[in-house]
Amino acid sequence: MTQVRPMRADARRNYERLLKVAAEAFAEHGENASLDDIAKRAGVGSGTLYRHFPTRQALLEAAYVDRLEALGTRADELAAELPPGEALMEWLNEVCVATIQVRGMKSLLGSAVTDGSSAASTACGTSVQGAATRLVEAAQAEGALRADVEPIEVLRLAHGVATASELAHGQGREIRRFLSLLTEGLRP
Amino acid sequence: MTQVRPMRADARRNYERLLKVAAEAFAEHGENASLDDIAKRAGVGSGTLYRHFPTRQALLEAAYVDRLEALGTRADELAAELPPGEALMEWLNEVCVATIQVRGMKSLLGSAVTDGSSAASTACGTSVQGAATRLVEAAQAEGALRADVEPIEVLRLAHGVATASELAHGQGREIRRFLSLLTEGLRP
DNA sequence: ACCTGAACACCGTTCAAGT
DNA sequence: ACCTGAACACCGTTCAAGT
Repeated sequence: MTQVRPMRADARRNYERLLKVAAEAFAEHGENASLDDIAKRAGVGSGTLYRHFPTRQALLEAAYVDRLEALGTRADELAAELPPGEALMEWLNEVCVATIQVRGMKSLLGSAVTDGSSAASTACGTSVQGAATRLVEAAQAEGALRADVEPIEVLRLAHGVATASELAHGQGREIRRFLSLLTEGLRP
Repeated sequence: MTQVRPMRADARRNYERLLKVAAEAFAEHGENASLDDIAKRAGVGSGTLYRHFPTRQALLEAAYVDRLEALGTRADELAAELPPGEALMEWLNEVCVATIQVRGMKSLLGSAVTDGSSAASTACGTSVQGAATRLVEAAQAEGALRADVEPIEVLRLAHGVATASELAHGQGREIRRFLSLLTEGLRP
């Protein structure tokens, strides 16, 4: 639908080189890596980058689609292996780890759960949201999770936990602890 | 100590104009407001801005010191009015509201609770951290809060709650709900 | 149909010249 | 002692010219 006719050979080559270089650049310099630099390193004119990826967000999404989809399939693996409550918590842990350790991922996951954001309705966004919904509803059905929270709220809170953990500069060492505080609560 | 001799009259005038304009600009355009524009609007050369505030963070801090200190004194007011557990939660709510509603405040409060950050050890940072410590320890002494969390962790989690709430675009309408989820936990 | 890269606009930062 | 603003470097974005 989006791609009726195949790309011209040189266009496809450029597209793929850009994705590869972009993933490296985002990993190295974070979400604000220089676009001009990415184009140069990929050996293409800056106009070509804009032709393929009109916005920074579009490039970021394209560079990390497979990682986000991996999170989606990972959810189903965990659901098959563990009881619903544990599967959810383990998955949220992996989401948080990815948020912190994969540079550039934070803004992408953030906008995937942002109300009204463009990324929330892309393939990326729906994949993650769908996974969360399956895990949350299963946990609720088992009585392992309170019934009055919505899947997207759980994702947003997990994003908050990742943010909180980031402030401690511990490479994610606090994530499990913070997630369990969220699960068990701060009350004695 | 930092300011042995008083500023020259014109320097002081510029300093104050810059602060006033910067607070407006940050409120209007967020933490990334153009510095050049701030200097222009204050009617000073860009060099003057850099003389007074060597980094964006320094300007941000200076523009919001009083707001941060207000949060500190607010903590003591609440401690005098409410039982320890409630005082803490009410204060965290106000901190989260400020984080979301006062543009530019998020990055400042964030760096105030970031391990190893410069802002963590400024007057701003210590004021907020001190307030949190007083409230958290009082709540723990009363048994209203679990004993195995540190004040700075509570601040970081509150920052996470504010972030999560921001993703819902509700102007902070979810803050109380998210804070209570943190307090009571996600378990049924 | 797609690519290139010069051109433009904008921003941060420095520093020589000025008072 | 402090200020000014031109100058430089860097980045994002567009678009006319090229294949």
